[in-house]
Amino acid sequence: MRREQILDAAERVLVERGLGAATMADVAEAAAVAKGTVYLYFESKTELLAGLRARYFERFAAMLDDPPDEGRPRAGTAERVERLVAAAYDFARANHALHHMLFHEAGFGEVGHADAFARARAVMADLVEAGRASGELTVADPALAIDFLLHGLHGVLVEATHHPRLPRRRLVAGVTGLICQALGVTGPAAPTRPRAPGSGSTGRGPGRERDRRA
Amino acid sequence: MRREQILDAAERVLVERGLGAATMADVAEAAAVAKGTVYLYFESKTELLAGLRARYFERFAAMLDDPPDEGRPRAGTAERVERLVAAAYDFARANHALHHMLFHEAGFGEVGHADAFARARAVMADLVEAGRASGELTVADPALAIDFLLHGLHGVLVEATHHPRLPRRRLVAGVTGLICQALGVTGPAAPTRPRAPGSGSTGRGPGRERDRRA
Amino acid sequence: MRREQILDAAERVLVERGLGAATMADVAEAAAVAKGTVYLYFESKTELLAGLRARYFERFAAMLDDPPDEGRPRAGTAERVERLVAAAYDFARANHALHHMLFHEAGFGEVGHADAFARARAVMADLVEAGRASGELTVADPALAIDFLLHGLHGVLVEATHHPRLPRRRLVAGVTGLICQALGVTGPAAPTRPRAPGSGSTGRGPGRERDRRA
Amino acid sequence: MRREQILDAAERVLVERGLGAATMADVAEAAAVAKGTVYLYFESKTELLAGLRARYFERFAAMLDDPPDEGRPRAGTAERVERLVAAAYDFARANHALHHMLFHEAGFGEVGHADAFARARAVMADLVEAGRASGELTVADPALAIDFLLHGLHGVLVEATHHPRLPRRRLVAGVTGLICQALGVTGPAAPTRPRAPGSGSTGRGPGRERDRRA
DNA sequence: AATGAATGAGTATTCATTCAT
DNA sequence: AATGAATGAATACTCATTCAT
Repeated sequence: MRREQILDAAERVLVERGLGAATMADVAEAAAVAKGTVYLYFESKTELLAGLRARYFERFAAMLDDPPDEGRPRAGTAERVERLVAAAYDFARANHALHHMLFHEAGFGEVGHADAFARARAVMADLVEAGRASGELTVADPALAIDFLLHGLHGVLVEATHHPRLPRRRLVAGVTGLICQALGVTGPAAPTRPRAPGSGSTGRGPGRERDRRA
Repeated sequence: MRREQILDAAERVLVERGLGAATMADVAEAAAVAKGTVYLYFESKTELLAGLRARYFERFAAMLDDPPDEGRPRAGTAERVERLVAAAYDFARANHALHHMLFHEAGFGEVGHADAFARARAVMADLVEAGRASGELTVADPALAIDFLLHGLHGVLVEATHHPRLPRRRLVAGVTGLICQALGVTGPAAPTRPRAPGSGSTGRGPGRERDRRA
Repeated sequence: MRREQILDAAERVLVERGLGAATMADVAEAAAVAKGTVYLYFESKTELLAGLRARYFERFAAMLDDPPDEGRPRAGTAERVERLVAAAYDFARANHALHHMLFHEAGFGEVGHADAFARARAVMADLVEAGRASGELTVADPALAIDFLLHGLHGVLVEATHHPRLPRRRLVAGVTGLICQALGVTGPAAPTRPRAPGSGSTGRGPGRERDRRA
Repeated sequence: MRREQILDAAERVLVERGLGAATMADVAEAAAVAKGTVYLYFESKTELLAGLRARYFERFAAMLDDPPDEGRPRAGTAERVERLVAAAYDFARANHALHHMLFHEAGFGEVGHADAFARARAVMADLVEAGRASGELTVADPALAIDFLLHGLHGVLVEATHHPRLPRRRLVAGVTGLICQALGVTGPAAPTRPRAPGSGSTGRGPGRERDRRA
């Protein structure tokens, strides 16, 4: 409760003032508690930042967990990738300023950054693992692929958040396509229906799904 | 001359002391010039860091420019990707500590980081463009793909530099494969010369798929 | 308490080291507190100086407030002017070094200088107002006269403090005369009770002139 | 020539940037010479400032010297005072910013300030001496009076330059009156026409002149 | 649990001045 | 006479952190 109150305040202050300019005093004031109290819940400014990052990813993960429960049997990997990308995009956009402060401005080596990243990695890992299990994709080194794709996605979102260049649709479709191709995603019924080589534009992981249904 | 002398010193000091701990005074002393002189060539510590990053990428680009002149007709895209990845890997390894300081510890938002990245982006862009021209690959949005792959590569290298996990061969092969698949690389004469699965260079998964289906 | 402690230390340091040479660290050390503590009570060195000037005038004003309570009916304007001049002189002499640092060495534009002056202006204004009310003096533009006389007095004291040239008596008498003449002071009951030339308090030159001619 | 060129540049820079912010480099650049050259003509920044102040008063003195040559026999003291005040006022207004920088912002103790003041003191001294010689005024201690009046005038002008409050006419008349009364100025024909005590508003030095002519 | 007064280490940056050319 | 690259001393100010109450 107090903890959340402080994190909320920290979030506000961080976005308003910027990473370096935000002081612990600012946070305390915004949270309407004394400076010492902040230190009762977070050992240091670094820890506070880590808490913020952790919460960011927790919220992100929570956001991802909800839709799947919709009841549908099981989405194909391509669809799940698209959902992930779209969700990541939406989340990044919705948390524009915070995302920027937390991940663009701060060093990657910051405590908590890596840990927070782990959360996202788990989501991606889960997705890849499921795909491999169902035979929808093939990757030589999953861990490597996960790292690669995660950073690719992250990088693109950082850029997009910073200097928007593409409409949501295009960006989501494009990144989904890149990820699916990199992972060699074939779709849930891939073995049954081989595809013609180079049959069109990239980023049609989802597109493919649609095609199949058509 | 003076500029290089200062950059050299900064590089040394940075690696020894760490990003935050390295003071301008340290740099000046290491360069055997007065503090003011450092400021004569770099307006601020941030600028100095930016200078370091720029030089890092310039050197990397210079390293890449050499091999192509070897006289061989023209390498295929897949081969060029592999070379790029290998070169990036080797360069990151060779500059381990510096690379870490410059790109892992520092915030991405640091002045010069983005600009420095531009150099690398150009290399990748060139590669993609050549591939498209020769029909070896297909991408819907080249700019997006370049961003994505660059960040993916960069991220993997940062991780690998930080906690080596895979042997060079495996990492290079793995990343090359991911990039080639994402780009839909088919090889210079893909239709003419189908490759046996797993034969030779990794990462032409998509090619394989197509081959199989063909 | 802390504030006074710091002001006391600042006063000492300022007089010892000089305006520019005195550092905030010196002040902190002299006050036996940490540097940060000084900044807790004064936002900047400039503010600290302003605090010193304000206190200077407050003490001066306090000094002036005492004598009047002596019970005597009401001193005439001329006498009050003389008292003011004498008090200002004595105070400037007693605080020689500080006065010099605060008002001679520092720029007039310094924050607090003008505000501090306000205190002195009020004293002079009070005196002029009382004189006008009792018909003892006539001034076209009181505010202008106050400014003029205040600066005249201040300037003379600064000079006198810096290079003493005249004995106290002469200086006080001289300045009192100048002020009274400028204000056209005639004495409390001037018309009724002509004063013999040179009788008593100095500085009723104009009155004298007139008297003589009358 | 070079000297004037540098002083001109310094004047510009000082007014634009402010006293503390103006650097020797700025001055050199504005004068289109190298930094070293500035030091060829002025030993230090302090000296440069002193040069500026000296020139300021020289110009002021030059301005005062011109009118008298108009041919009229000899102006009365009151008239000369009025002219001095008016000239000082006009000059202060015309050089508003420079005057402020040179005399309001800088410490009084600055080298050159006192010397520069000497120039003004000489003008005032000359005026007082002439008045005494012609019997138009009476002062006990001329040196003291000069100091007093000079500071009074200076102070009023500084205030007026900083926060204009009175129209020129009023200010000049008011200050002239104060000075004349303080000096006991009677007018060139004072002995002939005695004035009634307290006969009206202050500041009628000039007024008196008019009366005479009427 | 909460407070907030006190701490004090830590450093980038400026700029007047010099002097070899 | 002029230059301008090089110098390096010098300091105000911040703010994360602590701890007595």
